[in-house]
Amino acid sequence: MQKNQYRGVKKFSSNSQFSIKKMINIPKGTKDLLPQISHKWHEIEGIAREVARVFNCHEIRTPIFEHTELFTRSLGDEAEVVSKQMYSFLDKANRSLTLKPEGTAPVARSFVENNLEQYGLPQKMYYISPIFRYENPQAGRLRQHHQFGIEFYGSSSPYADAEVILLAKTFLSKCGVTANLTLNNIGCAECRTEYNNALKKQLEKQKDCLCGLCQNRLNKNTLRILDCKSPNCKNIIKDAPKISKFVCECCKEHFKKLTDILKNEKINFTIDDNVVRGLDYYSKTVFEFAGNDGMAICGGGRYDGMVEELGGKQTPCVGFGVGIERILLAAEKEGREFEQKTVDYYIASLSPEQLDYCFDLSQKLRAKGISCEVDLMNRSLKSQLKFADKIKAKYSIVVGEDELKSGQLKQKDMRTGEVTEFKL
RNA sequence: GUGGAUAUAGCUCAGUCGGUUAGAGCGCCAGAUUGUGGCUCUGGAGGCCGUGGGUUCGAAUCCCAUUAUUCACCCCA
Repeated sequence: MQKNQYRGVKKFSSNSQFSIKKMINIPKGTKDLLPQISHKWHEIEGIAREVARVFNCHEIRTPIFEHTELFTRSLGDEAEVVSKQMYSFLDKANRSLTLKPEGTAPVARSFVENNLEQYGLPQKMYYISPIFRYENPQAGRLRQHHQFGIEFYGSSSPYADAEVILLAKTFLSKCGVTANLTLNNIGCAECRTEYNNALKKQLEKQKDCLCGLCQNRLNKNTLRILDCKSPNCKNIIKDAPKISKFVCECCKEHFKKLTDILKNEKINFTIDDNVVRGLDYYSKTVFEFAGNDGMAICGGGRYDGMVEELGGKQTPCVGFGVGIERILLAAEKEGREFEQKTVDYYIASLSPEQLDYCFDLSQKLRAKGISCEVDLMNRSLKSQLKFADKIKAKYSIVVGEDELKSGQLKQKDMRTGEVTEFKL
């Protein structure tokens, strides 16, 4: 926890012309990934890649920024992400660019631009990428966070939805996270318009009882009212028409099949009429995995209209995004432990005379793929061994005059204390 | 965008009613009859008390402003 912007910064002497105020601190809502914890990220990312591999998904990497228009078109102008949270800027040629505020639109852009359909459908892809949103930071919420995302292109089958959800579930449980799955069916473009109109009609009668925000949403983005947390609005929503009554037969069947598959695979879920993802591109299936504290860890769904919206052929898609920071928070809350970093050998020199030998030995070990460390700090033997203990070296070797003469080295198991002969 | 809390050593935090040279634990560095880590003991380094102003003989302490951090709402991952 960084409390003070100048913490950890060595102060300049008072007569220095450099003022401490000129020192730079990390931008709000961002975090350094420090060497002390990077192994946790490697483990999570390793799980992500492994789960993706098992589901035959391949990595796609898109740029960190895109043309702003990509997001305004695909996510919808009304989405909060677009209207208030984008990091947009003009480049030197006056192009409006935006740091990606979500992972799906860039993949869709790439799919269209590279005509990925030519390699056969379905295209099953994954990404691990930083995501930028101008948020007010708090626990599990940053301005730069990281997502592992999955995108299935080309299949309209409910089995694709199921596979995506199972992939997410597998990933979560391998990370040591238990989360509750909530599903909803928000219908396709046609039935949703119908529902939207009906909802609007109904809510307009009670407009004065809605909170200010929702009164605003009424015309712009009626569906978002379903997400409102204000007690008043919640009360009104209770009696509002349900999307399930409006979805067309095709969407209904799709959803029914999906839930049947999930039941078959013994996946627990609840259906919640009020789950409406914040982005306009979703259709039919939407889902969310949330921790017991209610924090959303993973969100996704189907977006059959997006590719077409970006000028490509009509291509059905399903996917999700999962926040890596939130995964780590949830996993550690559940007591998951991460494997600590260790080094195989620490080679200690009794005095500086043996340093050349130790250094050369370290290179020989490394050439064999064995990790090791020698003294780079001119420390005493005792301090070197203390250091070996601190970095959790598995074995230590002490090189003194005797060892140099005889050429015989001994290794000590740092955990058990057992001493055995060392052979290269 | 809205609201609350906090800011003292590298980290976690004490610091009384405003009063001398601002403390502890952990961490770091070094040492304990000189070739072996963890445990114990000893010593050391390390602070413009976030920043700026005000009140006062005197401010880490009281007041104001500011910045940063943090938590919650909104929304989301």
